[in-house]
Formats: sequence, C-alpha cells, structure tokens
Amino acid sequence: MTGHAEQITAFLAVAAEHSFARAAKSLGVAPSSVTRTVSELEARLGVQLLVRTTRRVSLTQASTAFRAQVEPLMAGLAQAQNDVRAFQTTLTGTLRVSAPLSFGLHRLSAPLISFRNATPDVDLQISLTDRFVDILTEDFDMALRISGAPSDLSTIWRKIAPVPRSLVASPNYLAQHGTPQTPGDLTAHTALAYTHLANGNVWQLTSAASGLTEPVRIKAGLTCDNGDLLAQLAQADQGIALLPDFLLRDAIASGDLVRLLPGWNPPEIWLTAFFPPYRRLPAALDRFTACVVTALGGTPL
Amino acid sequence: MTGHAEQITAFLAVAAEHSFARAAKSLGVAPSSVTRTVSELEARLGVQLLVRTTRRVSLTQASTAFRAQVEPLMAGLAQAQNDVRAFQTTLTGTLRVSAPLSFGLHRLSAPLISFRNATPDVDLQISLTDRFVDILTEDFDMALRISGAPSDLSTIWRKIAPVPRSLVASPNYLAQHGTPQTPGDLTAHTALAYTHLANGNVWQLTSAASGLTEPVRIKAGLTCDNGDLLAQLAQADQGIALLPDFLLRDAIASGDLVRLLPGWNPPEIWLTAFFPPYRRLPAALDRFTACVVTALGGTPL
DNA sequence: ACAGCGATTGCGATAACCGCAATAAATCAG
DNA sequence: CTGATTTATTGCGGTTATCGCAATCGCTGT
Repeated sequence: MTGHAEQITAFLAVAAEHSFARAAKSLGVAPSSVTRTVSELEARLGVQLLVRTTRRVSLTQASTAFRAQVEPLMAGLAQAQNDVRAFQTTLTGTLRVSAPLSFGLHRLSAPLISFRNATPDVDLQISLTDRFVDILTEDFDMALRISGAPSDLSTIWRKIAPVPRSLVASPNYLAQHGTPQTPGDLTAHTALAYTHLANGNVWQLTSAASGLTEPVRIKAGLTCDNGDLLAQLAQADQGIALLPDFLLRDAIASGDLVRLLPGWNPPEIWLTAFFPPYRRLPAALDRFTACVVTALGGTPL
Repeated sequence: MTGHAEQITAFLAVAAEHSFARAAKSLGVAPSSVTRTVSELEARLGVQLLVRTTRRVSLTQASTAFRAQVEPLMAGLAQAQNDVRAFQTTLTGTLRVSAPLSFGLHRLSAPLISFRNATPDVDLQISLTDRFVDILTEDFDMALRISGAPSDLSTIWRKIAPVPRSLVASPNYLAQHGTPQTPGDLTAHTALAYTHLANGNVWQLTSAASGLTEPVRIKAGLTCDNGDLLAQLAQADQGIALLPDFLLRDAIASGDLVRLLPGWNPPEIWLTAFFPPYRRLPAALDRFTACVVTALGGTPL
C-alpha cells in the first residue's frame, strides 16, 4: 500500500497533454511543480517515464504500459470517492432499527409505512426485541427504547414522545387486596415490574396537585421485559402494574383493568431514539428519524 | 482525477486493523497523524467513514462500500508501480532500431543473432532505411548511422567502430579518364557522392605521410543515399566513389573496382548509435548496445 | 543563423506535516 | 459502582516540504 497518487496524477496529465506546460495549466499549478513531481515519481520508481525535449514529450515503453495499467485505476478511485459522497445525501442502503416488542406491535407500523412510501429504496431491517441491544456490536443504526433520562451521556439520543403510564390492576385483584387510595397503600401490594425501568422496586409517584414526589417501596412480585405479558398478568389478578397507556387502552376500555391513584403520576418516561456515535447522521437514518417524529412525536403515546 | 491516496491508505489501514493505534503502528507513523489524515478524508468527502469509540472502531455503510471499491484499486496501483520498476532492470518489451540499408545487409546479422540468443524475450524491430529517421517522432530506441562527428550536441550518441573508406573507380573509367595521382587530379573527375556525407562536393583528403589535409572540389555527378547502389554505379564506369570498405571488398577482390590515392585518407567516419534523450537507457536497449559493440566494436568495419 | 517557446532549476517564503504531550472518554477489573 | 487503563483526539512547536517566480538552457520553426 504505497500511495503517491499526486505524482501519478501529474504523470497522467503530462502523458495526456504531451506537454508539461499544458499539464500544469490543466492541473492548475506551476509548470515547475509538474516537473518536480514527475521527476520525483521517476526517481522513486527508478524508471524514466517521459522522454523530454523542450518541444516534445514522448512516452517510453515503461510509461506506456504503466499508463495503461494506472489510468483506469485512478479513474476508479475518483469514481469511488464521488460515489461515497452520495451516501450522505441520497436515500439508499440499509437501515437496521431495533425497537421494543410491545411498542413495535402497537405503534411502529404507522412510521414504517410512512417511511417506506417516502423512500422505497432503503432496505429497512426491523428487529423487535426487549433486549437493550448493543448498537455498535450488533451494527444497528437506531435503537428505539422506552426509558427515562439516558444514563449514558456520551451516546447520541433524541426524545421522540412522552409515554404516559398508569398504575393498573384487575377488578378481581382489587376486590381481593383492596384498592390503594394513597401511595403509601402500595407497600402492601405486589408489583408487576418492567425490567428496564425497575429501580430497586421503588416507584416515584408525584402528586398532580401539590407536585410533591413520594417514593414508595413495594413488594417485588415479578419482573418482565415485555409490557404485553405484564398486562396479561395484571388482568390475571397477579398484582399492580405500571405500564404505558398504549398497552392498556383496550383492557381499560373493556374494564379488564382499572386505573389506580389517578391523582399521582409516575416518573415521566420517553420514547427515545438512540444512535451510534455518528458525527452526522446518514441521510436515510435522518429521514427515518423524521418519519418517526412526524408519526409519533409531540403527542403522548 | 483527484488523488489523496495517502488518506485512503490510512483509512484502509484503520479499517483493516479496526484501530487507529494499530493502524498507526502498521503505517509507521504517530496515531495522531492517522486521526488527522482520516478526518481530513471524511471532511473532504463529506461522509463519515468510521464510527469511533475510544475502544472500538466500526465501519459505516458508506465506508464498507467505499472500502470494497477502493481496496482492489489501491492494490492495483501498488502492483503497477512495482511492475514498472521491472522495465528498467528486466529484459523485455520492444526495441525499435533503425540502421542504414547497406550496413544492415552487410554487417548487422552478427550482432542481431548474438542479441536474440541472449535475450529471446525482447521483440526486436529492425528498420533498414537510409533516411535519417526522427528518433522521437518515429519512436525508435536506437538509430545506427554512419556519419562523422554528430552535429547535434544535445542528442545522446555512442561511437561503435571506425568505418574505413576508400576512393574507388572501375578500371574502365580510369582507362577513359585517367588515374588521379594527387588530390588535385580529382577536380577533373565525376563524384558518386553519398548523400548524408556530401559536404558541398568538397572532399577532405589527409596525407598519410605528412598529415596535411587538402580540400578538393569535385564535380557533382550523382548523389545517392545508398552505398550499394553507388558501388554498382562505380562499377558501371560512372565515376569515382568514396565508400566504406565493407561494401567494396568483393568488387576490389575481383578487380571490378580499384583503390585510388592510397596515400590519402578521407575524413574518418564512424558507425554511431543514436538514442532518444534518455536519462538512463532501458535494460533491453543497454543490452542491445552491448551486443553491437561486442560484435562490431574496436576493429574497423 | 535567429528568434521563440518550453522544460528545468535555484531560491525565497509560505504552509503543511509530524511527533509529543495533554485531554476526554469508553471499557475492564475489583 | 468506582477506579484504572487504554484509546482517539487536539493543541503546540519545530522541522520539512512545497509552491510559485524568475533565470537558464536548449530544442524547433522560419
């Protein structure tokens, strides 16, 4: 892996123009520079490439063969450098996105459809998993997560939309264990906790009226990384769950689950997009983010 | 035609090693240099090629495609630069040689055979012509000429062997016009002159005894660029010719031509090899010159 | 022979480059 | 969870290389 492309470029220019002066003009430098550059190339290769007369420049056999070999390579190099620019501006390539399973099933289809209609050339690979994927190792371009404030200050992230949550339980469960009226009442109950948001089984509840926050320690009943399963367990009278509203809509409407402590709000969490440490997002990724924000941003999920 | 191969080389090294530090060690430079070089490449292309974490370096989609395009090109460039070195040292390629027709017919076969036996890989192209070819325009590597001192001081030339010449005429011609006994007697005779050595129809004759030179102006009978034809004309009683001995051997031996003024020598001329303005002769050409010198050098033709 | 154009080279000034050391940050070990 | 280590980055100083200008040499057409 040597290099020295400038020398080769100078040589090719002289070979094409059959003149150092015209080559210099073509390259936008002084003729002396071309002379030196080509001479240096010849010295480095140990071969005379150009036979000069002050009025004529001829190619040697060596340079004829060299030129035939090198010219397409240099053209290819220029081509490749032009092509790669397109990655930043054109919407092409592959986009690997990770999203939580429940969120994906309930809310992801709208932005996906919007993105696919807008940019059909991008190959979109969606991985629905409730793991916290390693963006770098598994080569993701974006990981959507539902979380509180990102712990990692170095990673690049962007809040998409707030995710309202509610404390819920089934009517049967409440009939058996009583309906809590204050945060303190929760200590006697069993929690169905979401793994990634479990904070040592301490729920912070904030009064909508006073704005005061009260930490409540509850019994750890079960921890799961999937919200839908937690909702099913709550409907099966297994305890009190703190879940995003978008998972609960049907169950609450049907009366299978009921909201608890309506005057108290759990900590605010957000649908957040995480990115690899790009300095600048590629065009396709930028567009995808825009679609997600358009479809889901602003209004609470 | 851009260039910037050093930047691409640096990028490829980092991509291969997945580390700036190891790439720097591999390239033999400081890590900071690699950082700057790659960053400059990214800035120039407007594309982020490498996603850095202090502990890991990943490729972007853009750089993956770029690398796939560029790596073989750079390898080809290195290959071409290695290949071209061989032209200076290995005996290959084509050798275009021009030589006078008469000389070629009488004396060139020996060095040609010697060269072909030594280096069968070189394609040898011999052009026998009595024109003074333009070495550069007609792309010759060597032009053998029989001439006096080269007029052009800039061209590269090498004396191979002296070419003894004799003044000759046919017995019939001498019987009709008389046999000259002194240079001055020549003025009454008709000259059969060789074109490239014709000097205004003035022959310089030097006395072997005294070393004095006497210019003799003679009648221009006929000028020709081919020695064999001149010899034939001399045998046909057309005049006095000044010709290389190697053309005259048979005619003199058979008595068809006789030497005149044996005590007076014509100007010394040489078999001379002329080259394009190479700074350094290619290997094949150097070898060919050596064969010619070995076969013909030293002893007069 | 002469004139003109073009390749080369010496030179002066500018700019680029390199390596070193300090900084920031991401991963590993305990 | 905290400290330690490794790694990419960046500011800085000194050296080097590079560029353009102008003079020189030399080829080529008239």
